[in-house]
Amino acid sequence: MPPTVGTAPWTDEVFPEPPGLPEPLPEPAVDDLRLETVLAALSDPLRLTIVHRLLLESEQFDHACGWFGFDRPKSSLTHHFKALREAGITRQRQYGLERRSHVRVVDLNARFPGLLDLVAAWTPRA
Amino acid sequence: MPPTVGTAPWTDEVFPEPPGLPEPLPEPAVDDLRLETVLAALSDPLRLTIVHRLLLESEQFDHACGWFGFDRPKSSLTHHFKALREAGITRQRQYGLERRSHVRVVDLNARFPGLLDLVAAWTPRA
DNA sequence: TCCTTTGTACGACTTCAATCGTACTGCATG
DNA sequence: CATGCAGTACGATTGAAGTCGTACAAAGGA
Repeated sequence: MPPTVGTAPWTDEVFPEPPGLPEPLPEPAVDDLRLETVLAALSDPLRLTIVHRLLLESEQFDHACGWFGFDRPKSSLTHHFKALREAGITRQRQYGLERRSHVRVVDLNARFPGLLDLVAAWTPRA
Repeated sequence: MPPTVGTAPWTDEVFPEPPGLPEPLPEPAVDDLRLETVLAALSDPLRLTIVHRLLLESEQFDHACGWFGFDRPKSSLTHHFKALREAGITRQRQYGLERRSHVRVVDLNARFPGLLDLVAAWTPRA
C-alpha cells in the first residue's frame, strides 16, 4: 500500500509558516499551477531526486542546495532549483547567504492530490 | 472530490482483453515502467489530451488516431502515439488498416496509483 | 488489379532544455 | 573594509525532442 495523502508524515503541515520569515522568492499562485508544467519539471531525474529527498529526508527544515551533496557545478544546481520553483513545486526563501527550499506540500496536494505520493514512492534508477 | 481509483467508470476493467485480438505492438513490461519516463510523456499537452480523452470519452473501444480529429499532419500524430506507447502509457493493436490505442489502466494503476486520476481531472489550457 | 485509406519510416529543420564555465552580487565575519 | 562563501546571471555548447514533408507499405473495397 503506497503512502496516502493525509497520513504520511510528510503530508502533515510540516511548515506552519511562523511569522518573521523572509519573503518567498517569486512563485506561481496555487491556481496557476499547471499539470503539464509540474509533470515536465518532475520528469528530470535530478529534480525528481531533489523533491523525493525533500519529502522523505527533510524534517521540518528547509534545505539549501548544498545540503543535497550533488556533485554538479553550482550553476547547474541553480538551474534546477529555479525550474522547480517556477513550476510551483518548491518554495524558496533567502536566509542570509543561503537560499533554502521546501516542497509546497499543501498547495500540490490541493491541486494534484496523490502526485506527491508518487514522488515519495519513487525509487531511483531501478 | 476528484475521481478515485477503483470507483471512476474508466478505472474498471473496461478492456477484458477477449481472446482473438491482434497482438499488441512492442511495449515495456509493467515492471519496466519508469516514473520519469511516464511523466515526461505526459508533460506534452497534445499527449496529455490524448490520454485524457481516451480515459473520459472512449467507451470500451480502442480508438485510432483519426478518431481524435487533431488538425496535425499524420507523421506528427504517429510520433506522439509512438511516444505514449513506448513510455508504457498506451497499448496499440493493429485492426486492419487502423492502429487503435487504449490506456493501460490496470498497469498504470498498479505501478503509479492515482496518476490517471490526475490526468482524468486535468482541464486543458485553464 | 487499381485505388483509397491508414499509418509508418526517414530525414531535415527548428525549438527547447541540460550542462557548465566565467564573471558577478550580496551577505557575513574577522 | 577586505576576504570568503552561497548563489545568480549570462552565454556558449550540446543533445534531445517536436514538427512536418515526402515517400513508402499494407489492407480492403470497387
